[in-house]
Amino acid sequence: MIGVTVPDVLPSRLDPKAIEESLYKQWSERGYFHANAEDILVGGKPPFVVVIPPPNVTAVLHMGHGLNNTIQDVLIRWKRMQGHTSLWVPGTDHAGIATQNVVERQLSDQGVSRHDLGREEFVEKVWSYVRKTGGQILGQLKLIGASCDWERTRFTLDEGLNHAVREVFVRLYEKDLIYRGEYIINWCPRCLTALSNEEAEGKEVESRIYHLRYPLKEDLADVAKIAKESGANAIGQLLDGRWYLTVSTTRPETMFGDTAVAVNPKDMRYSDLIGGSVEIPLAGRFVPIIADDVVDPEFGSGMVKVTPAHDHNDFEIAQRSGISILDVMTPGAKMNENAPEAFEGMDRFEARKLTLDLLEGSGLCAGDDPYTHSIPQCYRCHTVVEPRLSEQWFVKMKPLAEPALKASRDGTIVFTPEHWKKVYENWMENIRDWCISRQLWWGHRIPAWYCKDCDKITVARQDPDCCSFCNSNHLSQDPDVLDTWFSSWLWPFSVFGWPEDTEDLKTFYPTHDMVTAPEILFFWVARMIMAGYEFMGEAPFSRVYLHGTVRDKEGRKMSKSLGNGIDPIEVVDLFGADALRFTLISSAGVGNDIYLDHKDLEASFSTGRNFANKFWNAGRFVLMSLGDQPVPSMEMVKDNLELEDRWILSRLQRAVTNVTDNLELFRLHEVSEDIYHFVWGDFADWYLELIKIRMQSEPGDDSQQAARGTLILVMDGICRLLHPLMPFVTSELWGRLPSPQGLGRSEDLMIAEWPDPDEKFLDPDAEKNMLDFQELVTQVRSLRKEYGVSEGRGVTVRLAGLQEGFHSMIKEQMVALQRLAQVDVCEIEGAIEEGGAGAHAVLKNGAEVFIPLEGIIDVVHERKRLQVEINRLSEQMEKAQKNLANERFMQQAPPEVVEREQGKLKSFQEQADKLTGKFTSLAEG
RNA sequence: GGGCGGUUAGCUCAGUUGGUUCAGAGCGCCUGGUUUACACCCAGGAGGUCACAGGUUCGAAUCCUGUACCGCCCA
Repeated sequence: MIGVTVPDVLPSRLDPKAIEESLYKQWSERGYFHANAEDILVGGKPPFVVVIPPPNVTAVLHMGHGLNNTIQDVLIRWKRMQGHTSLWVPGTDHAGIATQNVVERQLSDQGVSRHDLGREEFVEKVWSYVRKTGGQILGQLKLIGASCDWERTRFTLDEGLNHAVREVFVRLYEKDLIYRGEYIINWCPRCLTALSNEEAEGKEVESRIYHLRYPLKEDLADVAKIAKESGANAIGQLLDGRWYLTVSTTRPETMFGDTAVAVNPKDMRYSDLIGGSVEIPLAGRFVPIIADDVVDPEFGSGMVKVTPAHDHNDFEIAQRSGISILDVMTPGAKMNENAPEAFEGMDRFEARKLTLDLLEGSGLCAGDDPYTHSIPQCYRCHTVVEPRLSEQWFVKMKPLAEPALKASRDGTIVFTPEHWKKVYENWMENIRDWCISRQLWWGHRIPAWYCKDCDKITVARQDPDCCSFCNSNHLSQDPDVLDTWFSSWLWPFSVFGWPEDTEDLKTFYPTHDMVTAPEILFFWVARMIMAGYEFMGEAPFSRVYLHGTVRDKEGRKMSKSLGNGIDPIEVVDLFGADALRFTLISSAGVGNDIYLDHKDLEASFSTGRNFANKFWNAGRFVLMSLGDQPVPSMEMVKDNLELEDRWILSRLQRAVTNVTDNLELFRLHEVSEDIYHFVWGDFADWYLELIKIRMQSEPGDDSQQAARGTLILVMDGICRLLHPLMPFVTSELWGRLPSPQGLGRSEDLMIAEWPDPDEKFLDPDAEKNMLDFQELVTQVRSLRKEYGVSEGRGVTVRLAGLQEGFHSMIKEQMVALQRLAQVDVCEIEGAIEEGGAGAHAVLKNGAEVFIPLEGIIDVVHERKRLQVEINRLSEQMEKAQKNLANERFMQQAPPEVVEREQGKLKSFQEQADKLTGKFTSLAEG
């Protein structure tokens, strides 16, 4: 750099665009992202492995991904620097419904349906769409600095994973853990497929509950009359003399599927009606009145209509009581031929209106009430889910849940934040079977074949030519595909080649940390744990970190439909990846949601941008200070260190300890805070300011050399500590940093060694002295401000009552004090005259500070100021006195607490006395 | 209905084992500033009954109980 100055090379504002792309390319070319199994197998440190929560192959990066992947990258980069072979496996998920929907929409723009194309051609269309646009999100991850092993990129529908899925299906089927049956499931009438319970998301809706009158069969008239008289007010008499009972429902249109009316067997009001029949109006059918424990006597009239084909609870009632099941809707949720003719072909919501109209017309509607309840919606298209009777494939979950539950209970798997443990266990304890078949074309085809001759099912690893029971070759494969999560639950081992017993699998399974959002705790995390135990005999990871959700300023989740999202790539473009990463990490307290303003990106990301720039400029200053002369090693200068050198080295050790400890605990927000304060506060505000004078001295001066040796050591440490959070700016500066004389270093910061705290640099004395010095500087600055002494103007400072150590320290730091607090003269010998016109203060260590301000000082103001300070101290004294006067405190509190309290009291007393002295002398003066 | 959380400065939050001059940080706000790294900066300042009520304790923002309000998940 001879002849070229730092400002010529490095602009005063960090330009992320100028550095990010080439750095990423360099890391990639040097192969730092790739992990080899052999490195471990030949005796390396234990690996550190994370598998990415695979985003949808059609997805584009949103802020949630930004946060999720930044966290993973921070952990991976940190562990890599610690010397672990660190592997972060990237990939995407085929997202059955979502992807199929996208392609279907495109086709429908051309007026074509998937059925026009036929299955094979349609699937080919989806593949070509995925090949063309899919995986875009992985490219975007590179822009935010993600250090994934791209050579291992996987897709949940690639050949290897397909193999794994099929193996799993067959194994579970052979163990009777997969079965096929006709049950009531969640059905999306728009997507025309079954959904799992997790995919039917409940949404609170304010709707109405309707009270319907079902006429009783004539032979119940007497019973009804008695019941009515004894207070059963759900029973009444119509104008035509018929008796009726009242049932309450939010879905009147389903009455055509009613096959019973149920009451609680303990509900005495209606017990005589049990066994009788009631008429379904408009349908003209009679159904029985039955008893079932599940009916809540307190709910509505205490009588409920039972619609087994269209309600989960009612289906269970039917299973218990054996009543018939009547499906009254088409797959598209239109009324079918089992409904009265006038309704056939009518949409369910229209049918609801018509039903109510007709019932009202015949006096069979007893009114309605407002009612808030949760209505399940399709998680992909938000269509109201229709519970539907249908033949589907299920996984029996209870046996799989057992080890997964145990793993949480015994701490094999630890959740952060902790409370998710309970949520997880609660779900596991109440686990229900998993509906895994989907009526889609895009996905893993179910490996089951039906024999036309013997009706048996052949489930096989290889596509069979003939029925394994009767050898017939009249086989047809199940047309359905598997739930996408049925492939993603295998992710932590399928990516390593399972079911083959590969080197990778042996080396990298189990993985370590799983970082994801709580939304998919059940969908994915819980199921991965079950699969891990079932197929690998071991948990897939040991720690689960569930981070918060990114929201807008109003607290709404960012979403495409609300238009309140922030594009992370736009943020990278504007402010750089480091700014994005740092802002996200520092906004995300453990498990907390993040609030960002999508209308003001600058305000949202200034934290990261400003910090990156601050660090950049600190780096420029360091480079300028070091210049092109050789930089001494610490060994060479260790005897010439000044107070601030010893202080910053000691502070660095504390930063190293704090950062590392907080990384261990997923406390990334605190990691960012630790570094922020160390860099901006200790390093830039104090250390760099303090060494400026020394840097201007004669080259070769011992003190200057000591500063240079310290500077490079600290800067190097900061680069390392900060690298996981802000990989680009740290690498750029570190790459320009010279090596201290005689010392080598690694070829890149990304693989440089993570610092360990070095005890020999811990220096409590230096920290204490520096703290005193900082207090003095701050106090002088504050007093100057108080009396409006302009920045350019120097003042005289008189100090008195200095303890020995403080006295000698101030003597040494005289120049620094003069510079930092703009002091012309500082007198430390002698006393401070009573009643002098000036500003007074007392430091915590008892030293008196006086700034003569003849002509400027306002005595009234000064007295008021002192009074406030004296009052504050008195309050503190009172507290301490109270404690010390308490016998039980003296006896029971630990000695060091008592001691501390005594020390406090003494110090307060001393300060207060001195200030009171000033106060009085001012009054007299 | 069942479960899990939350309530600390104008905003967003930290406060780990109950005790450090414990009531903190960032942002925002106010005042001043062309100090040769940085105005994406520097210096100073104002601002809180730690939701409420009890309890445990020598000592509570922190532990316990209850209340109010808010949120999330499951049925």
